[in-house]
Amino acid sequence: MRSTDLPKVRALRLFESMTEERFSQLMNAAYLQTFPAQVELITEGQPADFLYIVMEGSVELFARANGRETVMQMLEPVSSFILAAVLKDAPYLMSARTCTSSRLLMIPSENIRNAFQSDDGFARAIVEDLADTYRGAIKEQKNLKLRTAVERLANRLLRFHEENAKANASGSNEAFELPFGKRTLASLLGMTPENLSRAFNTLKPYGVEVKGAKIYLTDLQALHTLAKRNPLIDDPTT
Amino acid sequence: MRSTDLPKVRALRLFESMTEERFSQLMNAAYLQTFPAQVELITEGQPADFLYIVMEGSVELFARANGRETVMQMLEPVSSFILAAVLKDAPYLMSARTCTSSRLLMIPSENIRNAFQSDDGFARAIVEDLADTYRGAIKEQKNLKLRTAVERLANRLLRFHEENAKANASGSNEAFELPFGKRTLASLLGMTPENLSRAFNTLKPYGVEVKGAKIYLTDLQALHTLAKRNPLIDDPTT
DNA sequence: ATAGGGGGTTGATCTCGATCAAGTCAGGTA
DNA sequence: TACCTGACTTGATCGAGATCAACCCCCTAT
Repeated sequence: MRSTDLPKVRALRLFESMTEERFSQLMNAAYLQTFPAQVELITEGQPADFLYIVMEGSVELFARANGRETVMQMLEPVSSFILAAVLKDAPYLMSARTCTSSRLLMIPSENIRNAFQSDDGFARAIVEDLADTYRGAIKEQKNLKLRTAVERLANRLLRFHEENAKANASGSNEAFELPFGKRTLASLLGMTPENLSRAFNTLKPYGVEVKGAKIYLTDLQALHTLAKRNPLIDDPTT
Repeated sequence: MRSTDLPKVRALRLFESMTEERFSQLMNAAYLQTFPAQVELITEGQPADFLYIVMEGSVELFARANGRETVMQMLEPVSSFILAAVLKDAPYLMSARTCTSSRLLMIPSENIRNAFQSDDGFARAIVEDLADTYRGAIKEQKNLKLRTAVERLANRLLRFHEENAKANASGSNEAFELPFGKRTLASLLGMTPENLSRAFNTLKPYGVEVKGAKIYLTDLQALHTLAKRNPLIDDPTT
């Protein structure tokens, strides 16, 4: 493991309360591995063997049924995934694949469960984490059931825009680049690629200009009016 | 509180590991209240003042946005709701109303959070609970994104059927009664009442007979074939 | 008995989004 | 340079589900 990796993992809310000793025990049991793009890391239905942490690159959680497939969530460094399955020692509900070449930390489930049993602070940190991801899932459900496809896109664009503005605090917050392909975005938003394309056209009168993966929002006012932003759906911190 | 209530609460996985002393502390701080039908208990956006437990009756979790409203979950005795908001001391993401006259136990958030901080076993029980509800939310998201309205109905009917068969272990598992109105069912399944009506008609050739709230499933084989049941969506225990 | 109302159904129409089929464009490779 | 290939777009059509309106049925209250 690189010297710069450890502190990044340590800084995750999940691990920050852990004693140095227990943390290094966990890390000793863990594997750090680099995967090329488009590798299926886990498949839904399989037993949860590892807790994964994205160190570099990006990972897509998706689900299959009925011959269909849908993107459930996109993950960027540094974040963990499929914690719930690991804790319950239950089968994964989602599959995961790398989008780009990615470096992943894999911690054996059993070590996580042991730490959960013996480390009270860790157990509480897990509660925080699960409560957040649960609330995230509820927000996503509201997003799906209460909004049209165009509204979902508008809100997602505003979110990208804010994340981008936060990243380059002083920089030009005029334009931003989509963090992943439009096929993926479409699936994440619960629509087809064709429909996403048309949704972008629908948003043109609201100041949304698309140049490849670059997005320009030239009339935030108008876009906000259409999007009807709602902190109980869109605010990731609420 | 009635003498029969306490053991029922105690038996919830959430509380069973708690010491007798701490449990009665919690219960002393709690309120038991009876509400008539159709009372809005909590409203999304409000601070989480209480953890609720349905002792009798039935409660509907729903969400509003964009002038729309959708049912998120139906709750029966004995189950708790909005635990995540209470723990995070965050605003409720969903509203709740009684469907029928209901008896509810209300435990002040602060007491829950205190118990969470001081009782390690409780913290672990919370993890179990949150992991389950999180996985439930993911399953529901898959249900919504990967299935058509008719498929969702078919699977829900099969679930009702099984729950009914389990309830009267030896009884006639021929027919069952819908546990709530069709408007509610429609919203829960993410469709309009009109559309639910038509979905029932679509299922007629698959042995689904509707007589008011009574449902007869006369060809489980066929219904299963259409429903394409998937434990990673439909099995509440997985 | 009767009037009113809520829940449910049915029919007609409309809209959104899916599907199918070409076509465009950019990047990578021989 | 020419050519592939994959990602995206555009157009035409189709289908699922929403909406609007009328109606029915049962239950209750007067």
